[in-house]
Amino acid sequence: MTEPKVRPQRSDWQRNHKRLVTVAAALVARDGAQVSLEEIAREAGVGSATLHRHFPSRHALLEEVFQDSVAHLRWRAGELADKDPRTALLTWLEELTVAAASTRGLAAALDAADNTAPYSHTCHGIVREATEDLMSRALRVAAIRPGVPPDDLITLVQAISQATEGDPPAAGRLLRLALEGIRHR
Amino acid sequence: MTEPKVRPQRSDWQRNHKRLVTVAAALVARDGAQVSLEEIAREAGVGSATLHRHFPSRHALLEEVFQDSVAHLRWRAGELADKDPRTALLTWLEELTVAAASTRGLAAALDAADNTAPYSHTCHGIVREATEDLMSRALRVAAIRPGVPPDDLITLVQAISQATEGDPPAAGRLLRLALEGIRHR
DNA sequence: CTACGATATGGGGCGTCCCTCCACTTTGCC
DNA sequence: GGCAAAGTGGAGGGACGCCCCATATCGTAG
Repeated sequence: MTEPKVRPQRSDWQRNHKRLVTVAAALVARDGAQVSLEEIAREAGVGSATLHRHFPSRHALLEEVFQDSVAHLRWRAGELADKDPRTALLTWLEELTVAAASTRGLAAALDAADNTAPYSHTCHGIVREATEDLMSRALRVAAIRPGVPPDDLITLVQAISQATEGDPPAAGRLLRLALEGIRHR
Repeated sequence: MTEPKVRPQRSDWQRNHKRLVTVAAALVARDGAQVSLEEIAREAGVGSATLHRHFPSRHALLEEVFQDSVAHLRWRAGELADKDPRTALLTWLEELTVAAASTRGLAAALDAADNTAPYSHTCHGIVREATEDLMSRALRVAAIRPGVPPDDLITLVQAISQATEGDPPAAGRLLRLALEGIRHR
């Protein structure tokens, strides 16, 4: 179940796959999620058909490019789970938002999109899982008000990080504003 | 000062200009802000060069397409100014957000972008003005906490409406979440 | 080590897009 | 009615995403 692959891919397939992901990571970091797919193929020394065969959509490529980053964020959520639930959730959300605003393309990779892959292996799915986890802990000690759908919170984070891509301080400010509200206390 | 035009445009210029804006409004409403400019020109019965001559960028076109919608929103802000400042601000922000999420392309038109036009005539500038107005009233009666930059609030609205384009209820939910915060009271 | 079938590749072609050039037409004024 | 200025549009350059299919490469079985 963790390895339902019927057959391991050929060596040249693996080589090209790795090259594509590596090059894509570099170019997305430089130019953002909208970088030309043809340029990625060119830079990787591969025909454009090969790129499209390996990744049926731009999103599928981004998904793999940011797999590690998201895994690290997920791990960080687990680490925070020891702390006070309110702080844990707020810290996690802020770190997530700032990371997504600092790392070009990451915000786009977090889109729910039309995922064919098993949900829990997508960037969006992993982040959602972590958020739900920390939210339920915070809810249990009444650190946050009930009735907030996790998906809304994630959409909010995604919206903010996409709007502030390239300006991490702004991302942090906007997230804190959204979490604190605007009311006078 | 309201009419610094040196020379009134020729009649065919005006005719084409109007046609372009009208057609663009229809196609943007149907396909979103990313609609093909060539298709707009084709549908309007003009060469693509004419479109580019009238509107140096996609944003400039959107700017004019949504001029009326934004003017109406601005007027609405003035109308709300009579009410209780807190309610006025919250109502305005929600109406703005929902409108931007309901009207395809409007969220994109609200981008600050690289505006060459006088700031107060752009969609972004008009909305900013209205928001600042209502915010300062709310601040005066301590209905909102101080230290929130108007631009942050506008960016937030813009981010939410772009992320929820086509789903107005979600837009409303996300905005209220962001204005109320997540804390338990 | 060789031969062979399955697997994978890539160049090139198609349709689309944005944008600009320039020969041409339309307009408005004398 | 004629003429300069203003405006037009179609063609074409450069780039892109995506797909087809003739070719090359890989892994294995003999």
